[in-house]
Amino acid sequence: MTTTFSVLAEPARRDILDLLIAGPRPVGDLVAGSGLSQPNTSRHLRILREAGLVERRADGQRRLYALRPEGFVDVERWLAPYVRLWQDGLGALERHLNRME
Amino acid sequence: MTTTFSVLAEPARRDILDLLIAGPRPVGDLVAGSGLSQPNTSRHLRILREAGLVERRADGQRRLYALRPEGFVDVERWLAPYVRLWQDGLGALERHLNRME
DNA sequence: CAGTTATATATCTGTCAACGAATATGTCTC
DNA sequence: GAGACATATTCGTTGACAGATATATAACTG
Repeated sequence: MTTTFSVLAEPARRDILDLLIAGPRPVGDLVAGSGLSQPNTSRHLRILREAGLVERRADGQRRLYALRPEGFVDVERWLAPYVRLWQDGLGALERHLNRME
Repeated sequence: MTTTFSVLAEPARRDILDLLIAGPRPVGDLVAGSGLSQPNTSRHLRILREAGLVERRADGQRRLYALRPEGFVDVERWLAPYVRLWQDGLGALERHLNRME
């Protein structure tokens, strides 16, 4: 079974997602920014799209890829209980002090 | 390279972590709760421990495993920008309304 | 329409790593 | 010695990846 987690486990795909934080990008930019070959980039983009993490739209003869933030929500939900433990833990005082700076 | 993401990509390991949310548990409980063999459970626990996601302490002739919430922080940090996009997005109104119920 | 650019998809190859299952053995503690 | 656990080994399977290459599609350009 291919889960969001296993999709995110691949560094190349996280690289692509990081590039997309700045905004929608055509495939050519992602090829250049990731150092992957064009076919390989398209393959990872398909996997990201099937996982609901990015979406595609046409722009003339190019395809723009953009983040699809809803796709990250289930990971966030799984992660939340663990993060909550951290927030309730010993780091709480330190973060409180940091907020006072 | 074995990252926190690739460690979390394995369903069996997420199962073990989920069992540990309720509190520290000896290996025997995790074997029973996960349905894995004992050697297999120990293997996954070692991987989780090397990733900093759990910690171990002795308890008589048993070993107690517990969550180590700091280990989840880097994932949370990577995820944060994407979640922020979601929070700033169209879901905001809906969640606002939900809060008013 | 022909040619070109941008992208998608497919195929094949080779490599590599992870997994479960089974089993054996070591170690520590009671 | 028995129970609880860790570690290691072997085996067989499966799946993911990069690289290379070829081809398909769609849109723009002249």
